[in-house]
Amino acid sequence: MNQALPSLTLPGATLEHLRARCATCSMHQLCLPMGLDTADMDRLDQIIGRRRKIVRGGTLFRIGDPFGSLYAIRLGHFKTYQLNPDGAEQITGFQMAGELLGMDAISADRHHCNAIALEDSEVCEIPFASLQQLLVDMPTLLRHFHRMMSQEITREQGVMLLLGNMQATQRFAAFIVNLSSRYEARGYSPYVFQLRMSREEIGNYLGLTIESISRLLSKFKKEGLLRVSNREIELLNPAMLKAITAGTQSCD
Amino acid sequence: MNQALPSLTLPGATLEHLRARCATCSMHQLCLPMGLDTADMDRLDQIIGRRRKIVRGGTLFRIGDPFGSLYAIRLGHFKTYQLNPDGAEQITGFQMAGELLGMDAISADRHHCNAIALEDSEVCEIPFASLQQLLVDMPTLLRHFHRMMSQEITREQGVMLLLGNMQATQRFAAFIVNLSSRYEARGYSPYVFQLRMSREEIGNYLGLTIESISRLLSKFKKEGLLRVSNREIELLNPAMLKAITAGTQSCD
DNA sequence: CGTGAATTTGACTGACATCAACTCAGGTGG
DNA sequence: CCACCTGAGTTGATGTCAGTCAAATTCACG
Repeated sequence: MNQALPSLTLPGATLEHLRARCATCSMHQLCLPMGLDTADMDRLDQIIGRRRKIVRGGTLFRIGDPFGSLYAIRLGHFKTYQLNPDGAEQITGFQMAGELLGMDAISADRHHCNAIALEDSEVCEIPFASLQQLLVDMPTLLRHFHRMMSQEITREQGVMLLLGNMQATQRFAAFIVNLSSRYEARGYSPYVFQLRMSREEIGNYLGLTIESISRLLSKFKKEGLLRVSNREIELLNPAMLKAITAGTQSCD
Repeated sequence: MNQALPSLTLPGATLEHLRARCATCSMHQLCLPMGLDTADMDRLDQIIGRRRKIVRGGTLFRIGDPFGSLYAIRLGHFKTYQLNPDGAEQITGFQMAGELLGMDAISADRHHCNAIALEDSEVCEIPFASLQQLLVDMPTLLRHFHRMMSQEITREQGVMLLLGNMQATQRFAAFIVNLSSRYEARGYSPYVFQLRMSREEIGNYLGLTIESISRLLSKFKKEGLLRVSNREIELLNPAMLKAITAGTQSCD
């Protein structure tokens, strides 16, 4: 039930699958529709455009940029954010290797959010025109693409639930648990990982202030739920964190 | 700039287009991809499944229901909501005639939210398997379908901005302005309309309590921004409401 | 090291929630 | 026709969670 912030990880996509094509640009979810044969995979690889490196703090795309491509993250982390008319940011998501960026731009041929690299990162450009061509020929890929867009809708609904319904403690626990499960799905430790984003970015995303995030980290540390060392955190009591996320445990 | 809660209205879709096919089941956006010829339109009409009437308070689909069809609203209004593990609802959207329901279910072949009619309503069932078939043959429709899914992603990002960043007054103004523009796009008065949802549902959607909504209505009434009579409201100063939505006006 | 940025911690404040009492609209039955 | 009932909505008093402000501390990096 901790679907609050589902990742884009595919049901059924195993690490073996991921790693099998890891050497090529296919190390992203778009290339992992189950049931694609090797020939299809190769066709898919062929339309992948150039790779692009983005330095920490660099921009992948900006609000208003004309939409030409989707981007599959090969390496690194990104944040996407909206701008209030008054200029305030609202971070709408943190994306990691294997996830797809830019799907919100299809509707109006312009990007609707800014995408910034949280660390030195690398993406594959997937020209949308070529992709559409391919979708027509490959029903399996088409279905898969629809699943990915749908999953993004579901993810955002989870964030709405979080922002509309949860208390600060619950939001923060949900955030940690979500990151944990996404790292686990990628073959990294679900218990020890680096926060790639600042306290401020976490707070912005969760609708809280930087001070609140700091206090929550201290609180979880004091209660033995987390070990915190700068941006590295360790989940000492994942079960309790999940219970807090689910709202079944009030955490004092 | 009041894109806070964009509707699914198509850029370029005119009322003439809407009304031209209004007699058939095509009175929904899926059938309005610009550039479809009549033969294509007819093919599209043919795959539309049965119409379904849903009484006020009735259920269109529930979390966990197997996914078979998308639903185009012909008549009436719906709400969709998520459930917290602890049982609390979070309304994720209000949908009106011409909008499409169920896109979040594509990812996992199960619905991820509940959809309830706010009044006696009518939908067209669009079997997803048939639609997929058609998408392969009709690239224009395919592109259009992608735009619609993308627009839903964008809409939800707008709600995240609202829930994460805005004050109560600004949220509520954004809500009113959004409804207004959606009614306008449908050919109804953007100034006078009925709220189809209760104060409680508005509050739930905006992350506020029923009392706060009541107070905001009173406040806007006192300031001459709205006329309120039960569930009917009139926008007396749309410009100011938009300014409040944009955060450029603090509204005292 | 030294400097500025990021983070932490504490004291205070405020916006919205909660609790409670009241009003009103609409429906029902005598 | 009206008295009553019920649920939705309004209004006021009070409480609280998280925001704001300010100062101390730690970290990152030249």
